[in-house]
Amino acid sequence: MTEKIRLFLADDHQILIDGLVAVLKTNKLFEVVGYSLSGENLVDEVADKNIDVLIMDINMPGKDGIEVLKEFNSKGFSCNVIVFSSFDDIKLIKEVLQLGAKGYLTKQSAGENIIEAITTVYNGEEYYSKSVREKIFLSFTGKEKENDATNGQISPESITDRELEILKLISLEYSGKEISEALFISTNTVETHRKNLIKKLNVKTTVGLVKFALKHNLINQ
Amino acid sequence: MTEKIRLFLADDHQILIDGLVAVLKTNKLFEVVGYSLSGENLVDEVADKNIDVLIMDINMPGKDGIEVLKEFNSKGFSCNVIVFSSFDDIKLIKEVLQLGAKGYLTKQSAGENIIEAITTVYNGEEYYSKSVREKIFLSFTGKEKENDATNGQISPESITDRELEILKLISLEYSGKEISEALFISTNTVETHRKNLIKKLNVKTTVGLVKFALKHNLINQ
DNA sequence: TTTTATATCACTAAATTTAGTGATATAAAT
DNA sequence: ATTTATATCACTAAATTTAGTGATATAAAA
Repeated sequence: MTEKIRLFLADDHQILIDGLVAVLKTNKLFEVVGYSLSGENLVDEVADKNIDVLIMDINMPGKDGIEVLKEFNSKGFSCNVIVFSSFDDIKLIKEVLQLGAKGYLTKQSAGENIIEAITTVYNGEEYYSKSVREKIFLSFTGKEKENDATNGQISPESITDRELEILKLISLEYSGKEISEALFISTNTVETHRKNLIKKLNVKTTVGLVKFALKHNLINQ
Repeated sequence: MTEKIRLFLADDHQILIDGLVAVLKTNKLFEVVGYSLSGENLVDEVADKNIDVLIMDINMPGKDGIEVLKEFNSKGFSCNVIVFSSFDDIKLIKEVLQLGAKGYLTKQSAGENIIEAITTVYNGEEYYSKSVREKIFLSFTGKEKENDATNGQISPESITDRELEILKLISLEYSGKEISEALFISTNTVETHRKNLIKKLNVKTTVGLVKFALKHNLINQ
């Protein structure tokens, strides 16, 4: 009898975990060894339990998926990670793959895909869901639209650190001048960042920026 | 043999649907008649298929859960709806319950909860997951954290209908001129309302207005 | 090595928002 | 009958945002 593929799940929604477990139970090849509702202690737990494949969400409270991937790298520990996200913008895809993820599935994917993804990744290959493959191909051929995301969602990860900093201050009702004073830069620079954010996030005005910041919990309240 | 409880699911994440189906399959009482990845045509489909319980996400592209509930009401068609959301703020809970939802589950809930929720709601009672019950209780006893860490403590009720109308349009990225055209009033009037709102809500700029609107679920993100 | 991404700043011009004051009309409340 | 709340509009002036273009420096990636 062959060994089962040892799986670990990480997602902040318990119901999704329960659903995944139910789906994966239908396949005798798999054994779900455990799961986590956040990224905290995830790396150590995966290392301890001799996990073959980790299926992990990006957007988690506390420590997010990106940080977990970085921790794997810094600790010199490698694991077959399948990233599992609601977002599918090309920058996020690129980032997680560069950080060593072996697969990328959107939550829009069907349950069979995850089974295929696990077996593929377990056998040393990489796996991307259809929309992700298309994104990668379009990016390769240089045909991709700026900041496209088929589901209309852009992840906060596609924002640079400086932009994020400015976005937060904007959302705290700072004016351009106040931001420039707080960050010791010119108001011209602040407004350039604002313009770039408006373009990048595909909104019309500052109002749209604030809604984005709130939606993604970039600020409190 | 008793009839099975006829279920319909609505969520924009296919994997969550697949997971729910797998979870629900373990119970002989249920039959998942169908599912939808958006709110479009949901009301008609549910009406056609003689559904007992609809399990529905709020955040869906196209037509969201709030709109679906409103459509149920306007078409005079009632259905046992269990709302199924990542969010659990009291305003949203209140809104969906006032719109006639019979249950409210957060996605942080476990799979067993949904089974309990379905049977409860099917038997004519209401069902709320633990964190939701706590929120409702705290709100009832007046012990809930007041909507704003600031000292303003302004409730949406202190806003007039007209101001609310304008606040919503502002939050949808309408400019003053666009609002004036939408409501057939002068831009002067729009700006007066904006000024009064800024004073009344004790914020500094339009950004503060938008945050207030989002916090109190005056608009759908 | 060349390209790309990021962060910085300048300049212009138009549009919009903020912040006042003040006025009118209507309906509801005291 | 008088006050209060609401909704409407006008006018002015300053501040801010939006929308372009264009430029420089640096670091990272291809």
